Amino acid sequence: MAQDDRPERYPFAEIEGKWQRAWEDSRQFHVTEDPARPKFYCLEMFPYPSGRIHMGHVRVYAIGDLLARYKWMRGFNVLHPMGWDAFGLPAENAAIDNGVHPAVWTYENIKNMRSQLRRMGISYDWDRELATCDPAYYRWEQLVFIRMFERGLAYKKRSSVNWCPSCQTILANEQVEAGRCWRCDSEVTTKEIEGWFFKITAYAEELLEWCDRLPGWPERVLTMQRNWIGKSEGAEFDLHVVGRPGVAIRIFTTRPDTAFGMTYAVLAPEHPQVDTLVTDAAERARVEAFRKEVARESEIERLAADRPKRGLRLSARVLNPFTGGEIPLFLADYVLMGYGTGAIMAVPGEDQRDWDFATQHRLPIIATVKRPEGWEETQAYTGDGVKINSGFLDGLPVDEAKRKAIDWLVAKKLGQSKVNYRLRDWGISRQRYWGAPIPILYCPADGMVPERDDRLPVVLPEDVQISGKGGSPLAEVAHFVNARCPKCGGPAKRETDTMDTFVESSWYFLRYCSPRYEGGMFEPKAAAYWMPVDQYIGGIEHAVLHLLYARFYTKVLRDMGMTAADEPFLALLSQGMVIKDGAKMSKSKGNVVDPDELIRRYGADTARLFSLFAAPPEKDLDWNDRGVEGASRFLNRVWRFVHAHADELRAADKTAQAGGPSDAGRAFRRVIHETIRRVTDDIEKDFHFNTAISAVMELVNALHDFERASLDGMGRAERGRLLREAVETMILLLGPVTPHITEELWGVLGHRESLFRRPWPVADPAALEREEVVIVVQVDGKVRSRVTVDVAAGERDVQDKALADEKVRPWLDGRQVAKVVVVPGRLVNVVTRA
RNA sequence: GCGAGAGUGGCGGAACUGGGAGACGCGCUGGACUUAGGAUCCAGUGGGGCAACCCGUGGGGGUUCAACUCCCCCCUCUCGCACCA
Repeated sequence: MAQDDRPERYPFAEIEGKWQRAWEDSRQFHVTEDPARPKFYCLEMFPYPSGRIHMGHVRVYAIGDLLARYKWMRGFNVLHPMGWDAFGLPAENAAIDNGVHPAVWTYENIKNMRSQLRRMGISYDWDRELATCDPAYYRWEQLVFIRMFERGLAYKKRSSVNWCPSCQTILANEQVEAGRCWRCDSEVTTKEIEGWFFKITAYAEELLEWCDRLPGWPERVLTMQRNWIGKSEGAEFDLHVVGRPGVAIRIFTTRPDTAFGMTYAVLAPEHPQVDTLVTDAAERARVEAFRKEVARESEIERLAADRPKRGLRLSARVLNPFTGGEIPLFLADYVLMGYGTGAIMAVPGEDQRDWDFATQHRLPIIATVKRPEGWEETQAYTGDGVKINSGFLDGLPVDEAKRKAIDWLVAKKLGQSKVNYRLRDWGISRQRYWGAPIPILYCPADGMVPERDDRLPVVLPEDVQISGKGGSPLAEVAHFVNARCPKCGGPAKRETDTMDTFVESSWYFLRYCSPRYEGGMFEPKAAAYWMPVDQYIGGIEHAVLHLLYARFYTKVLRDMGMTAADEPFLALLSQGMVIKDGAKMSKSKGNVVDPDELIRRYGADTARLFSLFAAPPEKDLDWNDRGVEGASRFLNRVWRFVHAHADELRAADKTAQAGGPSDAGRAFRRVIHETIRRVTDDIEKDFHFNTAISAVMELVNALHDFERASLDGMGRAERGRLLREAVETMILLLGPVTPHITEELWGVLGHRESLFRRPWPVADPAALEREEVVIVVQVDGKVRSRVTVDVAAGERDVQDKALADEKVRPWLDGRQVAKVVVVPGRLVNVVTRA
């Protein structure tokens, strides 16, 4: 393959290097707070320094840079920073595999990726670059951890957690996908272990409420967050155990109205009350056997839908307080200890799971809602209706019955209304090395004590053996573990777990506001100026991970009085994946396109142009090598045109012309200004950069047509002026997409100042005006002709002209005109009848 | 199962608020320039008839002068959640 000596490619390598240096040398995109100008904080999710950028990075950073440069041209003071999400497991795995220290590996990767990003020519303020593994960064996270600890927002507990056997660490609920580790795809098990948690559940209601106040977010992301938080409203109440005064089981239900249909009750197998309910040795043995059987199921098996529900009937019975009747009590695997109270009332008539279980175990089913006409009792009825078989609730609709049932429970002192959330506290302990140390010590005298503020950061020691054998590697580092108690000064041991790397990414956007600030996490005035992020851009895979954590963390900081921001990200753009040959790019599939190779062969501008042109940003992008050729061809065409007409363009007189403009000139100028309007709308309205680019392509096509056809009825001065206006407009509109070639061509036109210091073009309303307009003429809804009319023509005139049209008349032969619909400026539809 | 989104040429994708379906690009066909073309330029390109015309936006119904767009039913695909009481 001898592509390198292809002829007539514009010298992209040379001009891209030149402009990247020019922008950096002049620190063109360096910003400071400037209250006089409107600010725009444009942020793309920062990368993990894996070593090399991939096409997904090219896409997201091309999108971000387009917006940033566009906003610059619109007069905004644009903050556009970049940094590195630098803690994480791959660095440790590299250490295990190659014996290189995680820090060395990470900083080496950062160096490589930084130079790759530089070659893309993105308008970052590199002065603000940060890496989260820097103690100067994570010390503030440790300080906030201590503040959270003091407020009970960070706490330690022993519990059953998600455990990834391959990563040898705890995972948060959000980091388990369909029973597998989000990072390594291993099957996740459960483990009873002590770990640190952030009390995100304390913010469940607020996180949910604000989902309705983020209009700039995609609906699907908000829906995922709402579902993840999983609010459900209902009631909690007691079921008394028969023959055991004072012993009751508390259950949660969202359907208190159905309580009269309760024909049994169920406890989760691990429910702590089971031990007090079971006294007989034989039954105890049966319970143990059942629990073992349930525990043997892996997470994956538990997730498999519609598998039979296993249950064990206990000898104890409970009372339905609504009917006073005795009902049986079961242990069953379909009731989860982690939700509600771990116990339920079972209403098979109105709950499908209970219906399935009741059918399998031949338990009675009572309908408490009137079924619709023709309903067959083959499944539970969960719809609306009027209460039946329900004592004092009979005749009420479901909603009212719910309320009345709760009132009754409250009056009888049996229970009350209750809201439950599916969201669990965020488990942040990681039994790994390459993360921020948790700043807690264990003192024999004082117990669990946070490190003193003035001794922060607790620096991650460098001399550590990483074996990959499991257990926190920090536990092996004696000089780290053995420390002094901040309270009594006596010997104490340090916590050896590190924090989940999602903690670092929960506030990096705040640190960018004042990345070198030493007085705290961020400088309050800088954060007040820049926050919140106006446009955040990143992959959909973070819909409930990073994006939920960052929202939570921001609210915590707000409640500590550190920031006024309620939410970190005003608007979110979730870009789709880059796929090739129908599959996500991956080494194992062998369909990877290497950005370096692409940039070497075609240049960064072509890579960016294709990424933005091939699909709207929220959709998956189907990579296509031929499409890249097309993008490259377009830029070459632009390059050739400007150079071929350089003299004429430079000489063009920009002053007003003496004579009036020609018809052709006016028509072409309308095309220019229509393009400005379309491109601006596409960017502003819904980020449809693909159609914005196609509009510029149309302008370039029109430019070629104009160039060939002109001088018919047009003076040389008018032609030169229009060519120049068209070319300048084209360059300005294309600038944010392909900054290097446009900056270069801008210079060819004789400009000395950077393109990105020029204002974005504004469509001239006068240029958009038309004198005539083409009207489509339909007969009975089918297009039969077109007529050209004066824009000011009245409906009557338009209709007459349409009816008189020679292509229309034959269709009216032998038929009567029943009606004529005239849509001004667009269309006439002649409706006929026989 | 629940929730969200999507189905348009050979392909990626356009179509504002119900008003010309297929913009733009890729590919393909023919031509020009050429020693050559995988460079460049010109013309064409939904299907059928090769004319007048007819058909066509997953399928079926409906509303309307007019439906890719609105309503009802169904099919397929993608993503998320998944025994959450």
